[in-house]
Amino acid sequence: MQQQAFVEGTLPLYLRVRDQLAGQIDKGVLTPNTRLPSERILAEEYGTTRVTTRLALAQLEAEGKIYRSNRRGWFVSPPRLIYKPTHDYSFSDNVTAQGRVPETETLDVTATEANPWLATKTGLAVGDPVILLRRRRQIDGRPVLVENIYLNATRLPGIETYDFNRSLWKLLREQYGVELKGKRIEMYPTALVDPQASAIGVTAGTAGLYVTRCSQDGQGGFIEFDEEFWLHDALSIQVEVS
Amino acid sequence: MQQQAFVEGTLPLYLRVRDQLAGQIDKGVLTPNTRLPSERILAEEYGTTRVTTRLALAQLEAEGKIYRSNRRGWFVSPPRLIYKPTHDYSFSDNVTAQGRVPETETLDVTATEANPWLATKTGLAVGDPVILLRRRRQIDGRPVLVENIYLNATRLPGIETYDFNRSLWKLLREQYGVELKGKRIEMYPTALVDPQASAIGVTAGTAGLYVTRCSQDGQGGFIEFDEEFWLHDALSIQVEVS
DNA sequence: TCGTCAAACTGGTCTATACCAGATGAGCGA
DNA sequence: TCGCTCATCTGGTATAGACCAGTTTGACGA
Repeated sequence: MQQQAFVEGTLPLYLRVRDQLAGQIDKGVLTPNTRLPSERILAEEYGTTRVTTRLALAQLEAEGKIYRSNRRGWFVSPPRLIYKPTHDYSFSDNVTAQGRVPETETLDVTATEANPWLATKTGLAVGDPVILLRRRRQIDGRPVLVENIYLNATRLPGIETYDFNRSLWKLLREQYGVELKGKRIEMYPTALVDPQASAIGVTAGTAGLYVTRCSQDGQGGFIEFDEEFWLHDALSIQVEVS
Repeated sequence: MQQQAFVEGTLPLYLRVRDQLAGQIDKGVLTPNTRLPSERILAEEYGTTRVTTRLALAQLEAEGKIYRSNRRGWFVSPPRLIYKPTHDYSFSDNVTAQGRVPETETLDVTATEANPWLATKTGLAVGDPVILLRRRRQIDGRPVLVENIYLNATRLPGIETYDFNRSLWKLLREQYGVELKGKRIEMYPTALVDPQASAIGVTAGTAGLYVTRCSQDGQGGFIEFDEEFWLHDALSIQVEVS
């Protein structure tokens, strides 16, 4: 029942456990995507309880050093994907170029109309027809984001009939002759909650990054509005301006 | 000792508590910067324990809806500051323009030299002289970021003698005739750990956003490298490109 | 009136334990 | 050989209680 958190110059126990594990990851003893020992075993190794061990694991998760797979265990995070939202239209090419394996799944495609929120984001009028496309994307077999894409149905007639598991950017260019020009990007860190958390297969409250991107063609006409929900440890964003 | 987590169609208790509190925030019953009832009181209100209550609070914190002030309590988060890293050089002007009150504190100024890490980021040679400036910045009295600024000491002689509590951008322009042009920005979500966590006054592991910005003058010469550690709920980033 | 100081209160850390629900794999049967 | 079943393993949720270390506040004394 006794605890001894602040012996002179000593960190709390859960931070010492964090540092031990972090050291093993940094030194390469534990490599990306390897599983950590189970919480019960770690607790025993460090002479503590599961609750305290989970505090340490939560720290490492928040730092992006480890991630969890529902009821399967904790794993060492792979390197972050470098993502340039102002450049990259093709997720697949970007992932491949970094030596990783991409995968895209279309979850559903729905014809709907712009609600007030979407109207203010895009410049459409409330009620204008849009196609909502929901996709999940993976890197090396791990789902890292889900996205909602709102397409200007007036500008892109018949787009719902195409295959969305390939690059949307190439589809727009080849089938509609559209070159995306102006982009307005907005992003902030937040937790993933349902339904996005379930779609990615993580527990509600997992740290994430919310990114929206509004794209127009050369004439300033609205083409697509993209809403992305990323796992927070999966990406590093780069922007260059001159 | 009995629990009843998954009564048909029912969320786990800690998520129900989260939703209750979130509802009060969204409806405006709880307004920005007001304190929530203490954990012990919330636990009693919802007929549960502190541990479970803290799970609910941690969820809301991860979503950016509430924040904690060390041993003072939990508070409703104010709106995020809109931050345009490609535009804004002046934190103060930006904060003021959004109706908030900025404050900047210089923590310390050190003459040092470029280490290998900094050299690769800036293009300097290892050993080149730099001035390291550490600052803390607040919005409405709440510290929201600390930053390490590495200044090219060769390019900006005597810069360590100026007052750094004002806009660095204005200082560079007025005293050195420097107009920042090229910028390379990199950012990713991660946890704040010591020493940054202590400097902001939050517990280690609090969610944050790490932002670096490398600025050059019109001729491509390195001017400053800025490393910012933000609280994750304090900002929303916007980037526009054409 | 005003400053001081201790009690009360807050979150921070930790133990010990229990049961639930999904993932996994070994072994059995067709 | 190939499924299928079920025990076992994993993390997920939850209770009950304890002590620690800053913050706040209010009573008291100068």
